[in-house]
Amino acid sequence: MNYSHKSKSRQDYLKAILSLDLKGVKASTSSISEKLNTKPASVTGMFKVLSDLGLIEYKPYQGAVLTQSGSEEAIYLMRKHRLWETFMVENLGFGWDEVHEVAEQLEHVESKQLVDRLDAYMGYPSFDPHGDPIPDADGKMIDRRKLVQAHTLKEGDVASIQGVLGSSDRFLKHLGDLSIKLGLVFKVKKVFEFDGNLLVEFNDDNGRSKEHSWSRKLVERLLAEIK
Amino acid sequence: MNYSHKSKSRQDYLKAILSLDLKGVKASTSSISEKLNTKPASVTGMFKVLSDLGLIEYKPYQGAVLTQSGSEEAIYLMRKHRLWETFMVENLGFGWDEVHEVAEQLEHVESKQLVDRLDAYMGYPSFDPHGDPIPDADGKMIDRRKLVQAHTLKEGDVASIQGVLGSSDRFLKHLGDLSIKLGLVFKVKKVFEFDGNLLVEFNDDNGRSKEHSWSRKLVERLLAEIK
DNA sequence: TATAAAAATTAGGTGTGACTAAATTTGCTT
DNA sequence: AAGCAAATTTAGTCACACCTAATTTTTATA
Repeated sequence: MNYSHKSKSRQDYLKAILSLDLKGVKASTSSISEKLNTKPASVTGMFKVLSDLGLIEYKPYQGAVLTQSGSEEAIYLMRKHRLWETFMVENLGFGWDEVHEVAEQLEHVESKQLVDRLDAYMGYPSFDPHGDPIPDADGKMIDRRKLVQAHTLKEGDVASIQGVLGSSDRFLKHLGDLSIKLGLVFKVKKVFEFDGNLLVEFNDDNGRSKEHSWSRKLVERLLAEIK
Repeated sequence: MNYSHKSKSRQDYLKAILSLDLKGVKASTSSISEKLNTKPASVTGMFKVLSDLGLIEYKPYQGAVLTQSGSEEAIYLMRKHRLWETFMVENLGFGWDEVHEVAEQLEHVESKQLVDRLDAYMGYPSFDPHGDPIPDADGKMIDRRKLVQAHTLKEGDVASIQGVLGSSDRFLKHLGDLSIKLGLVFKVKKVFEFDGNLLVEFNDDNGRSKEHSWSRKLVERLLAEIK
């Protein structure tokens, strides 16, 4: 009963529990065993270990629930997983469907510094290539359900940029060139039916009002929260 | 005796054997156990496994020698290790002396695609941040025999740093303190017979000419290419 | 060349995280 | 509410990679 913290296996269990939890499914012995390709008996054993470590609440026959500390660790693993996926797609040119397996391995590398620097290197992306939110260094993430892609906005809408889809160098540079940054509040003045462009109005860094035309291709990648 | 290939442990042994081999040291039970912080008895056990897998030649009491396939795997691990170190220094802004531990973990990630794309992403570097050659996708690396230890240089020689011998934290930090980095071009102004020091002239990061005295102990570890 | 010291191996054990098979608990159905 | 099926837990193994202690082999030296 004197376990050293952090093993690949234990981390996989925490992730699996979080993943089911986010889908609203109870982390039962069988549901976890299915997700991890193990047998239910193995799960029971691991639930006891994780419970002793204070990472889950576990009562026999009642499944597992992450504790605060278990939840933090699971979210940190999710952060690493999604950052690596983003890196592989945006920087290394992988397809979004090719990166999961490798990210499963990379997420087990232990180095807070590495993760944070990778995050910074990519410009602190909010969403991974599958559109799932990436937890920040404090474990917070954007609720995608409150956001819409900007091309769905209508004339008169006032909204703020809360995330972007993709983080390639070219895309990020383009955002910079257009003074588009996280939190930017803008108003949709016009939606052009011809090419799907948006005419928007916002205040730049110096507080001066500006009118820009954002391309359809661009606004499809902007995630906005309607005010 | 029905081992599945590739485990972190087995890979660590292969790497350790290669590493000693490159230093001209025999891969004995005790030398390996020292390198891997295990006991000699454990090494004997693993030598049998690696031998059964055809990765080393092993005769009791005579140490281990890599086979062709063991050597290829060890070199591939070295390639991964050095590429990740290079990535961390060149792209993520880590110091030379901060990356070894993390690269030890990253090198165990299994994905040939990932490695090759990372290599391409960095422009196929030939040397890692410590000056050690990075094997290419075919396991070939640049021959360091074209380089000389800097203490063999003579007055008037102009040379560039192409590598360093050793990679202890203390040594690498010292190099950083003296602004000695890969590719640095310098001219030998004087060789002091008294203590073997070299008086050298070079341009620092800001393009300012500097004159430094490098100790004998230091220059023995610098690999230079004479211009 | 005999022998002591050093190095390596063998024998037997441990912890982790899987497994199978058997026993128990839960919960559904009538 | 009883009984049965499904889910879960318990009990007992196994492989891996490590360990210690005891034994054997090599080597260095007197």
